[in-house]
Order: sequence, then C-alpha cells, then structure tokens
Amino acid sequence: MKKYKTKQRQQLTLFFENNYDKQFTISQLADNIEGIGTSSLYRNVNQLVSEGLVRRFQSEESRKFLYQYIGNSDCDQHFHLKCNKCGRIEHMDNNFSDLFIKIVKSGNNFDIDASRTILFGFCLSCKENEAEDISIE
Amino acid sequence: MKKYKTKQRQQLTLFFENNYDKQFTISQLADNIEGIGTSSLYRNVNQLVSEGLVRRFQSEESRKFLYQYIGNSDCDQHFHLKCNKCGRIEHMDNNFSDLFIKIVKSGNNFDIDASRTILFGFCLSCKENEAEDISIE
DNA sequence: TTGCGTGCAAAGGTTTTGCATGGCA
DNA sequence: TGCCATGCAAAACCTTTGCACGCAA
Repeated sequence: MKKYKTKQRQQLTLFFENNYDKQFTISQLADNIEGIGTSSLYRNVNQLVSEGLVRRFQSEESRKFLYQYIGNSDCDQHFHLKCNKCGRIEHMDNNFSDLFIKIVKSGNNFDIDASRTILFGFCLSCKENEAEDISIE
Repeated sequence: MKKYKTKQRQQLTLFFENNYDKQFTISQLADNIEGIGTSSLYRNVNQLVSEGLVRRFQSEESRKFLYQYIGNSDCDQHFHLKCNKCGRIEHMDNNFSDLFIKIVKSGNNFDIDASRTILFGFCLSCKENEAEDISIE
C-alpha cells in the first residue's frame, strides 16, 4: 500500500513526536491537532499502531483507547511502568526486566512476555506529592 | 438494598464459582448460562463487582470488560499471571511478588500496585505443547 | 402484598466503515 | 491522471438505563 504524505498525517506524526511518552485519547488528539477529521484521525492512528510506531492501550477508568508514540525504541525487550496518577509510561531497564523474567520462570514456571505487560503503580514524582494530595483522592 | 435469591443470580454465582481463575466477557457468560437476559447479567455482575467477589478487567485488545470470580481471596497481595494461550490466571506467590516490588522500587523508584497488574505470558502446560502448535499461531 | 429483579427496547458513547469528493505524486 | 486519503454520515459495538411486568419473601 502506497502512502501519501498528507498534511493531516504529517501533523499527527509531528504531534506524537513532540509528546513522546504521553498518552492521548482520540478526542485529545483532535483537540490538539487542527484540521483533521475524526475518521481520518482514527485511520491514521491505527496505521501508526500497525506500523509499530504508536502503541494502543486501554484506559483504566473509561472505555476509551489511549495512544502513545513509542518511535523505534525496542519496547519488546522490557517492561513498562504506568503511573496510575499522572498516566505517564516509563520504560523499565532491560536488565531489571530480564531479572524478573528469570525469577518468575524459575519460581512459577511461567514465561512472561514483557512486551505485552504493563505494570501499574505510582511514579516517583507522584509519590512525592502524595502527602499533600491524600485528602483529594 | 435487599437482595432476593433469584434463579438468575444463583446460576451466575454458581458458574463463577465453578470457573474460578478464568475470565469471561459478558457474552461468554451469556453463552454459558441459560435463561438470563443481558441487562440482568450486567446488573448482577456489576453488583458482584461492587461486593468485591468478582473483579472487572479491561481486555487489552477489544473494548470489552472481562470478569473474574475472586471470592474472598486476598488478591491485593500478589501479582496475577495470565496465559496468552489458554487464558487462565495464576496467582503469583506473595513472596515472589514482594521481591519484585522491592526490586522495582529500588531500581526504578516506582511503587507497583500488584493488585492492578497482570503479567502476560505463557503457562507451563501451554509452553509444553508449544512445539506441536507452533504452526497454528 | 410489597418492592426488588427481570427482560425488552432504547439510549449513550466510542470506534469502524461506506461513499463521494479532494489532493498528492 | 491515477489512486490513496479525507470527511461526512451511518453503522457497529458494548454497556447502561427506563419501564412495565414478574417473582421472592
């Protein structure tokens, strides 16, 4: 399938590249990118997903899909850590990932597929602000 | 709110109890349980979720919810391992879970919430059958 | 008998698809 | 010019909700 470099597709890719490691819903993308219709947005995002440049997740709370640019990083090699508060994704070190995979393999006879697994919790900066916000949540 | 022991609710609970550690979509529940309408199914399942007896997950691929009976087990204490092939959920040993949580805490400054995290991979029995089936998938 | 539960149908919200038009190469 | 991409609208899909009837206690 040939691909044309349309204005819409270029804007979408640019926006993703400028917001590496953040996740967006379709409506958030639409809010931030001028001049692209919903269906073209879905089609382009899905194409980026199938190319492996963007990753699709499920939101925890709502039923919306979340999209995150991962570029050409070797994300199949390691775990990802998602903060339940700010939503950011961290890439776990490959060595730590390997270590854990081996622990589970020996302890549980289970072969973890790190590329499919997301670990949920709280990142450092959200943890540090926890004390102040404890009454909110 | 009072609760009546209706036939439908009893059948649902029975099915869940007989299929401990498996996850089902609503339509899979409907296929397996005779004589319960969709809306009653949703309402009963959601009630079990709010009572803490059933847990609701998001499917990774589709937008469907998955439901799993957890009874009164202390699933907040450990990780769960889901086999990508047979779909079964295993409960990871609490000690292994603790170990990994500590590793990630020191290595990544990230507090994992084991209760929300599912580790994907392949279980022992599916791994053993892998050689025969490798052409299928 | 009381009032919660059920089931049908409709609503609500997100994603996908059909089709005619537009724009890249 | 050829043909992929766009955008509108409609369809598809899953979950929730409204309402009249049914059934447990």
